[in-house]
Amino acid sequence: MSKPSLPQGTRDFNAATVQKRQFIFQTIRSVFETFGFQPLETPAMENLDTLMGKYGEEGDKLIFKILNNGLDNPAKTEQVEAGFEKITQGKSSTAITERALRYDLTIPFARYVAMNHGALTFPYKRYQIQPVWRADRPQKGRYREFYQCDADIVGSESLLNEVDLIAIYVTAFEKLQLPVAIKINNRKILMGLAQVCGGEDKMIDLTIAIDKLDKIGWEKVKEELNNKGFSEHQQNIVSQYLNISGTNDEKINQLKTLLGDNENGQKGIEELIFVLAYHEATGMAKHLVADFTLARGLNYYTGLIFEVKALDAQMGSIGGGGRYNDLTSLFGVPNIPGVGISFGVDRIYDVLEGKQLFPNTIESTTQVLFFNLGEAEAKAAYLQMTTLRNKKIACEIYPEKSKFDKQFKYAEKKNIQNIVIIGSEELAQQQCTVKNLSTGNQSTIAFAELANFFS
RNA sequence: GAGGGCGUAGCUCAGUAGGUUAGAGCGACAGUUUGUGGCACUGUAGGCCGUGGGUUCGAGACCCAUCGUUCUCCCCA
Repeated sequence: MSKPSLPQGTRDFNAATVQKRQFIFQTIRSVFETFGFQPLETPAMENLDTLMGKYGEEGDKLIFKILNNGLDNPAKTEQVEAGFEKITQGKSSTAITERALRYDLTIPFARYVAMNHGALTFPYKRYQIQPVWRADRPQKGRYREFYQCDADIVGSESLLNEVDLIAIYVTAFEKLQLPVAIKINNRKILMGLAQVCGGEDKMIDLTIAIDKLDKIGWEKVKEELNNKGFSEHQQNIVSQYLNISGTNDEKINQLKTLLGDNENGQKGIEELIFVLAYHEATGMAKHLVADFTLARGLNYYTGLIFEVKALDAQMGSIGGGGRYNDLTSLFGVPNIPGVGISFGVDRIYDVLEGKQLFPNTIESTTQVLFFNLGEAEAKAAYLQMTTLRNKKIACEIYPEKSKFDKQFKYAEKKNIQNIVIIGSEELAQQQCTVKNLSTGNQSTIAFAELANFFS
């Protein structure tokens, strides 16, 4: 064993970082609770078959699998070797691994709802703030262990839920003082486009190509469409679709014309208009951007979809979500529609830190340091400190009798504002010397008055 | 899965075209200063130059491999 190290893509968080992260968590949690959501926690690990096949082929590869215990049991050698054979062929085997780390919060939530739907009150509104793990290759804004903060509503088809979730985004990011754009689209609009040009079986090919527009440009998208068998006429429609621009209203009008009387398309547009109109009234619409190129990878989305982008920041999306009609049917319980959103705390942290938007009040620390100047002195100091602690004043005593120099430096490094000196003279007088380190002001306070002095 | 950058002291990095004993700043520790910090000065500790192989009289430097890290693409929060 040489130098200690961390697994790839994981991090330690020091005091300052934890406090800033807590600030984000608390902000989001309080918004969730204000909107009537209740907490849920699920285990770090799930059965592998709960997770497999839910995130697409790519997603399956990124699930962290947990090696079974007892593989060295001689009675199981044959099964284990057969299982290992399957693994080397890229399949999974319960003989080798039957559990895996949580990949997101939505699927465990769906599993929970499927298991407990008899006991839940619908519409069920839950929030969940927990880490998830992905065996992705780490890079900027991408980690192997990161937190998600999810809010979902299941058991209601009302668009009022979508309206509410958008309001959560707006409220939370305003409290974090982070300027964002919330992009909205509707899977039904994408479905409508697919039907208008080429049939719905090509919807996935189409959305993947569209999603790449701002990265690879129209020429390459056209090339990809060509390869997937879209005709010149169909490519023309896609081109018009992607060229839609202007204000939200202008975009919607252009889209209406383009999709004509396609049923899915019109329904999708209606839903979008409903949500936008609602937030015209709340004043939150200024953060909303209709973006018909927004696709979102996860296939379970069926209605409105959202993605949050921090303005003026080199960072992927910091939140996303959408409506899914029937997620729990994956676990044998059909007909529970839902809609949810997620916040990516680690990316939000990176953006806030990069733009220096954290308030400087959030780093809390010890308020008072008692100097240690000897056995009897320390004992007296300890009693005074206990009194202050009972008044909820954060304080500590330097554990060793040391030179002033050292104790002062300790206070400085921990950014402790006040020191209390109780030496032999003070002890005899039943008083102490209190010094404020930032102003340099010093005063003599009787023991009995000390608590009042700080409160 | 594909492709780049970088690994030298606790940290940030120098180290010229291969050439004696491996360098700086910051930090740590000690002293100047045994009841008043931040400053200053002085001193001390701390390095298998990521690892393994190769080229060479000679490698921190060049070549190969490997591990780690970081960034980009894919995909995502």
